Amino acid sequence: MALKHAVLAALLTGELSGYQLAKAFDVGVANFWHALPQQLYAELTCLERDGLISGRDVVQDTRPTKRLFTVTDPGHAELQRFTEASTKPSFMRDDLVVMVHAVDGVDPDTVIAQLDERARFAAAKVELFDGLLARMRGDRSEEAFLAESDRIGPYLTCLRGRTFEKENVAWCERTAAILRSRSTIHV
Amino acid sequence: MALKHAVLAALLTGELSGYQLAKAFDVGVANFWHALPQQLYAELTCLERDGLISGRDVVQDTRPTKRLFTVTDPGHAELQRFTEASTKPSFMRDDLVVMVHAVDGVDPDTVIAQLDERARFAAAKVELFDGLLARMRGDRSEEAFLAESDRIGPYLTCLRGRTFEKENVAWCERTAAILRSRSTIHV
DNA sequence: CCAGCATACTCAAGAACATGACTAATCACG
DNA sequence: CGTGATTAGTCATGTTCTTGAGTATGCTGG
Repeated sequence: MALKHAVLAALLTGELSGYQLAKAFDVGVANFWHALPQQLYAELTCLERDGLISGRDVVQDTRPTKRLFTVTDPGHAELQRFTEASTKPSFMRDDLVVMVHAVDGVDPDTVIAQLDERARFAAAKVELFDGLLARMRGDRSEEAFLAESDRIGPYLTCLRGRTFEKENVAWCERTAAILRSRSTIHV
Repeated sequence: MALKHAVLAALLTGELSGYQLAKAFDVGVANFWHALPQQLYAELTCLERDGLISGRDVVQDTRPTKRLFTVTDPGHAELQRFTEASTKPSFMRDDLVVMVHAVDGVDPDTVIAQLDERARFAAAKVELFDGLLARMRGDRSEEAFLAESDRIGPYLTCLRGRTFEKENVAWCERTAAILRSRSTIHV
């Protein structure tokens, strides 16, 4: 149900093709939702069938023909209805957290290795988000941008993603440190 | 695939019934995974069939007979295998974030109301986590507990959950404040 | 005394999500 | 000159998760 609205929200930025959307929803820039291309193409088909978006074919001489989508008026209304509905609280669903929960029953070194890897990955995402944020606000300060711009949604969600990944790095590093100090003492 | 391991990890704490697990995996204490009772009962059936857990019936005079489960040796081995496998990075999947992403296309007041509600909810979860953490470490300091105890997995995952909800509160409040100041200026 | 909540669990069905394989053209690199 | 990456998408299958309903007992508040 929510991928639908995630796609509509993404299309507010402007006309996009399924392929461009797929890139945006893939690892990295998925600062507010994640989905694979197959799901997106299927969702776009449904959304167009329901009249919430409209697509137009763009023939390119050097690339395959693509289909660009824009949100229609019924689409905007649907988004409004969506924001009025009650949200279900989001939950953490992360393999790594399950591993840490089980750390007392398995080899801690394995978990430490996973934590190190995740810390690196999360740090890379922080960098990525920093870059995205800088590009969005341009030469303006964050305050100025957030006060003036008429498209701040993506910036705000990107901020949330950046903090999330920063906290991920901090937690992974601290947890790994704790596990390391325990294994040296206990041996 | 991961619910399986989440259940195994949860059972490391001790013998639990499906119903107790369901409580733990429900809203609130789901500090490392979330699942509904139906899924859990189904998963427990599979896990027992595969020999990863073993259950025993406990007849109660005042309550219905319940079935308590413990992790078997093959279950422990499966958990070890799980921690050795590579994790897929976790993504945010949150209706509220989608709403904020779409905020430029809908009525901001609706989104502000959602942010306020979520901030309250997240604050309540922070309280809950604080309580859980205090109960786990007892009269010891956090440092002492993490250095000495032989069951720290749940504490570590709880710490992650607490930070996550704290950041949720901060982000919701800041985002709502930004949206509020914009609507007063623009009108 | 009975309505409602807590314990303890089951069944069925559908929506959402993931996995893997496939087409087909262009461009850049060595 | 051909190998691999990029653009642009489709099809099929399977797993996982959610929704909704249903069973049965006992304890607790008004």
